[in-house]
Amino acid sequence: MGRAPCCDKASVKKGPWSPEEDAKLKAYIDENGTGGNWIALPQKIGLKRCGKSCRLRWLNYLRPNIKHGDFTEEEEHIICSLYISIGSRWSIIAAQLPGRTDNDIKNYWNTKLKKKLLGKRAPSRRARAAANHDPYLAAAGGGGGANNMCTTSGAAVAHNAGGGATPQALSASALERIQLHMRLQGLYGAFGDSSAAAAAPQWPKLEALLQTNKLLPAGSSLQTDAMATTTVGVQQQHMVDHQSLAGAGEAAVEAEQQLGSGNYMAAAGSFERPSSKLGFYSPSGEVAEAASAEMSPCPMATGVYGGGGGFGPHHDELYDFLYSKYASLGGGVVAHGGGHIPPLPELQHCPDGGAAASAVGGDEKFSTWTATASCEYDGGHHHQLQGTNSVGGSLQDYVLGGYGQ
DNA sequence: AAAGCGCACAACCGCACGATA
DNA sequence: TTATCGTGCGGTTGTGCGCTT
Repeated sequence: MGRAPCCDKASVKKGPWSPEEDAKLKAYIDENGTGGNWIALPQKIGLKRCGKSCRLRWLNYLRPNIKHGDFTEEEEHIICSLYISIGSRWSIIAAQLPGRTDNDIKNYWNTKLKKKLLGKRAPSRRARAAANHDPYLAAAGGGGGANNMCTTSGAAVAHNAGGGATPQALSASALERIQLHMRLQGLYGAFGDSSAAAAAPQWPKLEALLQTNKLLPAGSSLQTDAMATTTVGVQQQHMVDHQSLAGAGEAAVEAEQQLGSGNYMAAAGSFERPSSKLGFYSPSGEVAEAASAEMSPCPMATGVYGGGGGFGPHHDELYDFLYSKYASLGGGVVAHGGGHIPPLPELQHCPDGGAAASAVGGDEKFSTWTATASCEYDGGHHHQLQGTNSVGGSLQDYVLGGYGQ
């Protein structure tokens, strides 16, 4: 039994909004608010539109103080850092950029920033459509769809052996984050250390560090991804300078090549997923099991990431667990080169306590943190973007902050 | 000049979740 | 406890415009 449609699709108008429709909607909401019921709203004002469509139109276009186009370098910086930290949580990222909508940021990332940072070209829709109709390409890619990316440009690889979306499918978002992470680490190494080893990925080093220092005693609670990835995002910030925004350098390529050592996968095989529910946890991903057992036939999986082993299933979890470990080093994170990144204390002092619960308890979903991390933002003034709330402000400060702090 | 293509943006779709009856 | 509803979100698609061939 499927879910009832939110509206009668046969009678609603679709496509671009006319100025008259915009005026009707805006006038009504300006005067009466949304009334808490988007579904009923279009009927009230005589619009032949789906309630969801009205909501989207209002949030993304008609709402006051919306900025369009011309992202600043600072905004790019924030988007990049947060994307590495938390992935495609566009609404969260948007909360850090006053006046920007999640849709805007999502579009900007997909059309410009991703290419700028990763140096890749998204396959055109025509090309994708052609690939989907090509039996060979379709078979190789798992039947088409954006979750089945296997590009030849060194871009994200999300192999789906089953054909449809399966829990084993590697999240394209996670891979992009990994790749971006690597590229930026490479850049960092190139700029901050002349040795080639400096460009190597840090995660294996992290694991060794954790084990050496016994920083994860049995029974200790890990921070949530929200906390962890945010903190790591802070660290990543220091690798995301304007030079990196201008494009990935050769050092990044070198860093990727060094991954062929298998160092990363050797460490990954030993990871276990904590029992707590974490934000990015996929329902079926209990542990990072046999990570190297399922080799992706996609050339990129072995060509770049794994000379000795490709990414197997559950890398989203692996990625996040790595990060959660990374950020759980007591009072901060030992950064590359000996720097020390403080945690985000403000996150634990959100007035309603929600962030503290999610940060300390470690069993809240990321969406919970989403709401609490923007306390004022969400508290009865939904989608009234504010850059001045304490958490949002501090997060932005951290993202934009420097190593020396 | 016209077709092909890439790009940017707006809008839609479907799913997940929380609230509530 | 369960079903239903409304909402929010992320992914995807549609469309128009400009550039290239």
